[in-house]
Amino acid sequence: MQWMKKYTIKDIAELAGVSKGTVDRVIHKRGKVSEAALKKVENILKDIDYQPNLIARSLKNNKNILLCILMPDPKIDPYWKPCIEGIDEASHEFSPFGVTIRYVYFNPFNKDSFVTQSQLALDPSFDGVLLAPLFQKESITFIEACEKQEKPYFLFNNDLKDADSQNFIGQDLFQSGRIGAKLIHSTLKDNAEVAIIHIDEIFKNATHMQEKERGFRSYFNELENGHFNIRAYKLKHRNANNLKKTIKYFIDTHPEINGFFVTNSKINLLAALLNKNRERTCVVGYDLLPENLHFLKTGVIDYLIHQNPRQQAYLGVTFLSDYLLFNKVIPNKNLIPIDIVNSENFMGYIKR
Amino acid sequence: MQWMKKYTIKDIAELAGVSKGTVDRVIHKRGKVSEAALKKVENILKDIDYQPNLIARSLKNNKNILLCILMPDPKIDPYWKPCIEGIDEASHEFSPFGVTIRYVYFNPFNKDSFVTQSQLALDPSFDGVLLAPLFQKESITFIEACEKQEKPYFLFNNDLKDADSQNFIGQDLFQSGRIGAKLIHSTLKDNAEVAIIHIDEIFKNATHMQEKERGFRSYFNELENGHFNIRAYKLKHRNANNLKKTIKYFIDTHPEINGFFVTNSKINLLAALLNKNRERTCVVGYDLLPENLHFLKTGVIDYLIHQNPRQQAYLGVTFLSDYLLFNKVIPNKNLIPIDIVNSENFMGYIKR
DNA sequence: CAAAATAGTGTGCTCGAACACACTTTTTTA
DNA sequence: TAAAAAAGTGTGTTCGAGCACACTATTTTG
Repeated sequence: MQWMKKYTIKDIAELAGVSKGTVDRVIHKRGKVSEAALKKVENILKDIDYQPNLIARSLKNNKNILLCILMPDPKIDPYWKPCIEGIDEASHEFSPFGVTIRYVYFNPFNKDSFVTQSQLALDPSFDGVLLAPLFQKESITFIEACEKQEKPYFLFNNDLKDADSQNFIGQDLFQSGRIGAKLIHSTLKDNAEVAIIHIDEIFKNATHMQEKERGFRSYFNELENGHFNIRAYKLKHRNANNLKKTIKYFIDTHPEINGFFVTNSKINLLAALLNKNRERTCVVGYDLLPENLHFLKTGVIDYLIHQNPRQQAYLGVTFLSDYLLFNKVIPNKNLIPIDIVNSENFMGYIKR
Repeated sequence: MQWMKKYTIKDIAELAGVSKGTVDRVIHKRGKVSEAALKKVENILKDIDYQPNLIARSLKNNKNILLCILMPDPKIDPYWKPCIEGIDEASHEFSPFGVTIRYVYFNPFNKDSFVTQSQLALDPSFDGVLLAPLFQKESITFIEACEKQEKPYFLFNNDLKDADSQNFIGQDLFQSGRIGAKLIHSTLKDNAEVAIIHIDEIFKNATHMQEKERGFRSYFNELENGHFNIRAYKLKHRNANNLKKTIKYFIDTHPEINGFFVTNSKINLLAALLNKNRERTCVVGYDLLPENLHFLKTGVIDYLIHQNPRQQAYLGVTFLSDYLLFNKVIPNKNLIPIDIVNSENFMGYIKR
C-alpha cells in the first residue's frame, strides 16, 4: 500500500475548476449541476478515488445516536449477563462519538412481555435496535415494523428462520451440534450410548435446540464405523424444585448412557447430579457460566461450547454504531467462530 | 447509563464566565491563568465530567499516521501470511482516519537481516512500529532505540522475556503447551508414549518452544493417575530434502509413540509421513495453514492449536492507531484466547 | 517613574464536509 | 417581450477543539 495524498473537496473543486458547492452536489447527487461540470467532477472523483474524511463528516453531522438493546432480562436468565459486559464495552468505546445505549429488557419466559417491551423499542427516539429474537413470530412482526420505520436493526444470539434475516450476528447452530458430536466421539471412541438432552427449553426459540440436534445427529450418521446409540430427551420443569428431581430420575434410570450432550447452558444442573463413578463418560454442553466452569474445572464436564454472547452483543453494537456514525457497510451474515473450551483454555475466554 | 448532555468548551466557558481560550488553557495546563479562573473552570470540569469531543479533536489535529510493520517475510515462512490479512483489514478500517501502513520484512532465518531491516523501521517518518520480535537480544536493542526516540511500538506473536515487555499482544505459551497436553490426555486416556517434537526450530525464538514444552510437561506432572512417558525431540533440517528423511526415520524408529505434540506450524511435515495404520494415535500441532487443515480434515491431525496470527496483527494495528489518533489507553498485556480447532470447527477461524 | 517584561484574557481562524442562501444565467410561460 | 420559474453556481457559516495572536492589566527592572 503506497502513500496516498488525501484529497479534500476543495482540492477537487480546484482540479475541476468549479466551486466546492458544485463538487458537493455531485458527490451527494443533489442535482442542479450542468452536464459539463458533472462529468468533469465525476472523472476526477474516479481518478483520485476520492474518500471523504469521515472525521470531518461526522463532526458536521454531529449525530447523537441512541441505541436500543432489546434482550432478555439477565436477572431472569444469567446466560445474558455477558452480553451486558460486551455492550458496555462497545458503549464505552463509542460514547465519545455520541452513542448512547438504552436497555429494554423482556422476560424470556413470557411472549407477552416481549410484545409489550418491543413496542418501547419502536420509539422514534431510538436510532437503531439490537435484538435477541427469541420468539420467532413476534420478532418477525417487530423487524417488519422496524423496516417500515426505516429503523436499522441487528439480530444476535439466534437467527430468524423464514425471514430473509439480514443483519444477523451469531453462530451456525447446526455446525455447533456437529462439534458437540465430534468431541464426544473423539473422547469415547468406538461405541457409546449417547444422549442429547434439552433442559428446560420451553421458552428459548425452538429452532435453537432443533438445529443443534440435527447437526449432532448428522455427524454420527456420517460415521462409517463405530456403534453409537443416539437418543434425545427433553427434561422440563413444572415448578422450581421439580426440575432437579426430573434430572436425577433421568440419570438414575439411564445408567447405560456415557455420552451427554446438553444443548444449552443449563448443563450445570445435570453435572451437579452426575455420579462421578460412572466410567468413561463424556459430558459436553454450552456456555461459560460460573457454575458450568466449576464443573469444567473439577472434571465433571469435559467440554463447553462457547457461544460467546459477550462478543455477539459487542459486535452488534459496534456494527450499528459504525453504520450510523460512519455509514460503514456491515457484512450481512456474520458468523462468529464456535470455540471449544476445556479445563485448560477457558481462561482466555472469560473477562477478556 | 443515562442520557448525558455533551458539554463543549464553549458551554464551559459560559458557565465559568470566561472565554474558551481560558478553558482551553486550563484543560491543557498551559498556564497563564489566574488562580480564580483556574479554580472556577476546574470545578466545572469536575462537576460535569467533561469529555472532549474526539471527532473534533482529531479533525483539528488532522494527523496523518504512518505505521511500520516489522515482521518476517511471509514468502519465506507462510506462517506469517494471515498477519498480512489482519493488518490489511485494520488498515482498511483506519485509512479513512489517515492511517497508512508500510511493511518492512526481514528474513526469519537470518539475524543480520533483522538488524538491517530494523534500522529502516527507526526512520523518523514512522509514527509507530508493530514488531514480531523473533530475535530476543536484537529486538531488545531495537525497542530501546524506539523508547529513546519516543516512538510507540507494539509487540505481537511472542513476548520478550527479560525486557519489561510492555505493549504485548499474543498468547500465553506455557498455557498453550498445557492445552496440547490436555488434548492428548483426553484422547489417549490412561497411558501412552508421548513425544514433544520441535521441528526445524533453529530460527524461531527459542523461548517459544521452551515455554510450550514446559507447559506440556507441567500438565502431565500434575496428573495423579495414568502412565505417560514424555520425551522431547528436535528434528532439524540441514538442507532442503534432508528434513523429510529425518522425520521419516524418526517415525519409523519410534513405533511405540502414539501421542505427537508438534510445537509449531510444521506439523504437516510429520502428518504427511505418518502411517495411518498406527492405532489410537493423537496428533496435536499448531496453526491453520492450508497443509495442516488438509490433514485435519482427513483425520491424521486431531487438533490444531490456533495462535491466531491474523487477529494478533489486526489488534496490534488497531491499538497503535487508536492510541495515536484518539489517545486511547491500551491494555498493557493483551493475551488472546487459545483456540482449540478440530475438523468440525475450523471453518469459523479461517477467512473471517 | 517611565519603560519593559510578564501575567492574564479574549478573538478569530483552521481542520473538511455539509448545507443554506444568495446570486447569475438560461428556459419557460403568459 | 416582459415576467416568472427553473437551472446552475459560488459564498459563507456551522460543527468542537486547538492554537496563534492581539490586547489589557499587572509586575519587574533600570
